[in-house]
Amino acid sequence: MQSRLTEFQRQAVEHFEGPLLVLAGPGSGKTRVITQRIARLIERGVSPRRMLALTFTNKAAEEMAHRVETLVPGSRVWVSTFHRFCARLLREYAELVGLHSNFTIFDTDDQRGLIKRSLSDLDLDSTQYAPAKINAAISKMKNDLITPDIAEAARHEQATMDFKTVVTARIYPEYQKRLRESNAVDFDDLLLHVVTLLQGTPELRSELDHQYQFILVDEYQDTNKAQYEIIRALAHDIPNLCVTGDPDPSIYGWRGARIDNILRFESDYPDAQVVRLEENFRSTKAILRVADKLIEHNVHRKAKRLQTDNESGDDVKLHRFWSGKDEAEEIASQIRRDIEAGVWEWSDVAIFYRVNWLSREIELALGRNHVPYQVAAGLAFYERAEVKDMLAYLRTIENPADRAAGLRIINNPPRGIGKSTLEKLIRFADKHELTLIEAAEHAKEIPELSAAPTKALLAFAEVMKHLRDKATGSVAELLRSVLSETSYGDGWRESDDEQEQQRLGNVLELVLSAQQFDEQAGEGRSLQAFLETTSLVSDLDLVDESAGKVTLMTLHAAKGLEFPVVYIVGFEQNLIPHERAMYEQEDARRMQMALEEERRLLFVGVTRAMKQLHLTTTVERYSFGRPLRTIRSQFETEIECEEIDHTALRQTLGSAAFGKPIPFDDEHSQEVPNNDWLDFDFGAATPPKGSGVFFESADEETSDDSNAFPANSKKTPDPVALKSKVTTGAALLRSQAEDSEVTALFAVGNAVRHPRYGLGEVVEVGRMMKRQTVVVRFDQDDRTETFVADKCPLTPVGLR
DNA sequence: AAAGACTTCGTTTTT
DNA sequence: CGAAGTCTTT
Repeated sequence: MQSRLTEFQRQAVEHFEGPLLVLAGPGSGKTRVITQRIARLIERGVSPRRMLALTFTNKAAEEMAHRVETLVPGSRVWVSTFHRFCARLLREYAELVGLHSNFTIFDTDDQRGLIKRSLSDLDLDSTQYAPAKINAAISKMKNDLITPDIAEAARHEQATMDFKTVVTARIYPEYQKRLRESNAVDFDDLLLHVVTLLQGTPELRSELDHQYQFILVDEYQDTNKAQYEIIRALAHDIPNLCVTGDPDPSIYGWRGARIDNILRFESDYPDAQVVRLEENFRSTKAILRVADKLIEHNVHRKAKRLQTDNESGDDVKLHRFWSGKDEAEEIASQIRRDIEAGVWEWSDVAIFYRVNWLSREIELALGRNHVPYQVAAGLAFYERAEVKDMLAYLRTIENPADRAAGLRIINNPPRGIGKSTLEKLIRFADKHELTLIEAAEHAKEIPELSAAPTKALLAFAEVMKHLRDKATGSVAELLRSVLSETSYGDGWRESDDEQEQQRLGNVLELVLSAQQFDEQAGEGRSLQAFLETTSLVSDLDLVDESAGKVTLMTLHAAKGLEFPVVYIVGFEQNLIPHERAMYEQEDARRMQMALEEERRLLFVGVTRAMKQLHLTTTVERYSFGRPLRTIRSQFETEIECEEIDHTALRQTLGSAAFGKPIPFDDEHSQEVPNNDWLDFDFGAATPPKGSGVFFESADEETSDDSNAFPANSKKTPDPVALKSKVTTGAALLRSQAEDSEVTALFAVGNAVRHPRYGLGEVVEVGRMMKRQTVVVRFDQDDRTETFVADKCPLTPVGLR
């Protein structure tokens, strides 16, 4: 760590009033500058109460608060995440946006449940309207400040009723109505409601603007439209606004982040001072060289150099293994060897991946090798079913209108309230505008309800009444009451089922965390505050860098952190860059943007490394339980330079590739479309929903295989059906390539992948009725099939 | 109504 | 392959 401030760092620290943009490259000492700046402001006599620092994660907020506290003990500057800040504001002014201050913050599960119920009440098919997709669409609208009113108004302008219109005009308003009925908000609402509040109440906006005279926003490139508006509103009259960020690690475009916000800061605030921090104090020259090579491929980018006076360091290592298992095992044993040799501490090492499921194999291998590790993601603590159940009880107590919570607990643990009883209850509750519990209290008045269910409902109402009476002081006490009064988890203690023991452990851990919460006590430490805290924790918050463990996390979660040794696994096409990041985009331009975001994501991973960086990849990888041949990441070519060590790659491969052909030997490698690949339809690699249809055969029922596609069927897929349903990679390629090039993709001996049959090899290329045909023999079941070259769902499996 | 067998479905990233 | 959802039995 540098000891003195550089000239540029000093400028940022010393800047006083007015707008300031700090463009901080990776490892440029940004946090240090921010915290010192805050300390300097206090020194100049600015009251900490007049300052507000906004971050994206609790972890960043805590880190910043801690460092300021170290510089200026007792200063107590308010550092908060956007969401937490908005939640606090909303509690205070809830009524202005039609809420009550005890509103609940819904999580993704609650949202999905709400959407499902909206769908069934609107008589819409949830297979056609996938709740997850709808959720994403609604979230996107909210991030872009499209309120349900605006969305609904747009309904009349649309004649067609396609997916988008239905979601916008019907589901979104219905969903929002139900949220309100539950006195609840979703994550996006926290921001959206605050924007409404600030824009709809000028006096309040002005008051807050004057209250927060110095505002600081970290990671400004990640702000979405809502956040942008909030900042504008709070820094309007008194624009003492300091934002820090860097366009290069902007990786949240998919959740509405607008990289433009930082790019246009200077035009938003014409008298803004701009400070660039470009010197990197973190990484070796070799690592930065790779980062630089990579990011310079982004077209939409202000050119910027990465420079450091640090040592050159080891080459960046590129390893290729046969399988994901080899990859995990080799990494685990390599880490173990390094630590035993005394080179590093466990906590020096981090492993990053693009998708959470990749952690599984790694975790298993680390376990086998006795490597202590912690995972920042996956099933986070507050996501566990038993923890959510407990919290649902608390939520129901705090906000009885919260129907998602009520539905979760009404028959959990089982107390004789089944599906039909529940339906009657809901109908009754809706009719009389009651909460579920109020309705249960009046069970005797519900028509068509027999004795047993009535009794069950009354008993439930009684339990909740008791619990409500206990909701006065300690949250931990209340949780214990929930456990004892509901008999939740009874029997787990005696069980020798490992899973049940674990559940018990989780419940006890929740009680413990509630106890700690109680002990921090003081004002405002209410049940409401506890619930808010649990709703707004992130996976990352539970990571402890001093735990003496190897840390596993997604590339997204890695932002803002640094580790001496970094492994990035699954460095393969369709993983990094991720296929779904791009082929779900609507047009080529969006795809290009998405690709650039994937590049920035890898850039984030690379620039986390201080001393050593390992990129690992495999020849085959399991997906949905089936092995698929991988394709080299297009980024692999992009980072090609002297600082990359390929020898590791060849060695690890040789021993692992037992009994199998080595497929990336240069003679056999083939071109995979590189930049033009944007027009490539990735639907070929991942068949669209319902595409299994083409492969259905008349004698399907004779199959003894449970798969949708009979493994033993000798039928050739019907080319007509194929044509109608799938636009394949090959077909699209063909549309812009010469016929001969298509054929080249399917030359005899080439490896191809079929969405159903898996990997195969082209054994024959021929012609049939003016059409180019390919005969492929698949590894699986020794199957041989004939396809029309430009109409088949075959993807060439190349390695370059 | 509850527990178990069977089937289908899916897998980006997160506050 | 594993989770979640549906159907079947008690």
